[in-house]
Amino acid sequence: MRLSKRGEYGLRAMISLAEVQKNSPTGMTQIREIAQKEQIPAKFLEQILLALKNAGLVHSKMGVGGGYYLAKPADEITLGQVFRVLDGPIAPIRCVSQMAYEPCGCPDEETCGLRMVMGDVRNAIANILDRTTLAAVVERMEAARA
Amino acid sequence: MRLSKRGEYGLRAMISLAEVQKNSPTGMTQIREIAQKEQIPAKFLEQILLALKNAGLVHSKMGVGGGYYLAKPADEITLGQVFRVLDGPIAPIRCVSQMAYEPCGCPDEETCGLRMVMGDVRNAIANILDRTTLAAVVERMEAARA
DNA sequence: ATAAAGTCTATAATATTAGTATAGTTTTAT
DNA sequence: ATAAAACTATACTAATATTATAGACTTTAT
Repeated sequence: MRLSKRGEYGLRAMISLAEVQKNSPTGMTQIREIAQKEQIPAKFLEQILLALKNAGLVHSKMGVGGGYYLAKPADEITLGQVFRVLDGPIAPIRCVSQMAYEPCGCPDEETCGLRMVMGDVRNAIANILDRTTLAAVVERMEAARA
Repeated sequence: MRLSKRGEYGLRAMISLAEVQKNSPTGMTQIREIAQKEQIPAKFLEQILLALKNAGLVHSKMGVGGGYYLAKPADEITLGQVFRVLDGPIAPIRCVSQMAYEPCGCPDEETCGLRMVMGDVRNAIANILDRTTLAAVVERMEAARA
């Protein structure tokens, strides 16, 4: 049940951008700054941010003084959105996926025990990731620091 | 967040063995029977059952009329136990794992937002897998069939 | 014009997954 | 004795995913 590095780095970067949105007027940061702060290989982070950009979760500005910034207020972006862009469906098996359903091997899906339990797992994970916004994460971090 | 085929097959096989435990006097089944019923490559399943045997979750009997059977009553084996044998720790990132903790990249674990959320995710998954027994799964399947 | 910054594509290196194949050994009911 | 069944071990492959790295290109502030 692992989160890939791609997913981990992407989530860290987005949380970082949410902090910047809260604390700086432009809300803009360069790849290198994020890479350094979060200890992420810069070129790898570049690909990840590009994917997030193509998914419409961040915007960017080219050229001198450019950088990345969140496409929306941090309280309108959920971890689930970020996760799905980078790591695909949340469901442990495809036959319980909401976003990418595929039939699995069971003779009868309705009475498949594994499917029922994995459906519960999917919902439990989705309930957390889809209801937690970047803003909420930042708040929680600040609370922990206090 | 995917369950590997190894994990999927192993869980299916264990649920299958739990059904047999409930419905047959010996509770014993051969690899081939399970493989056929659950559509699992037999040689792959052999490896998986061996791993479960070495972990003490199933016992086996050699020779004619032999086979595999659960090492304990189905209500004393949880999906979490099976999962961990086959797919390793439940935690999405190692720094929130109970069974296989390792530090991650965060400068301060106590105030790392990602870590907090992934801790919640880990607990949500573990709460389901560690509290659901094979017997409970079988009951649920029977209820769905009725 | 230049340098800072993102864009895009390709490729490499490594690891994991999902098996398949081989080749036996051991146990046990009949 | 024989056949059925599990046990052990290895190792090989093929595909896929992961984790990057490299380099050429484009945009923009100054």
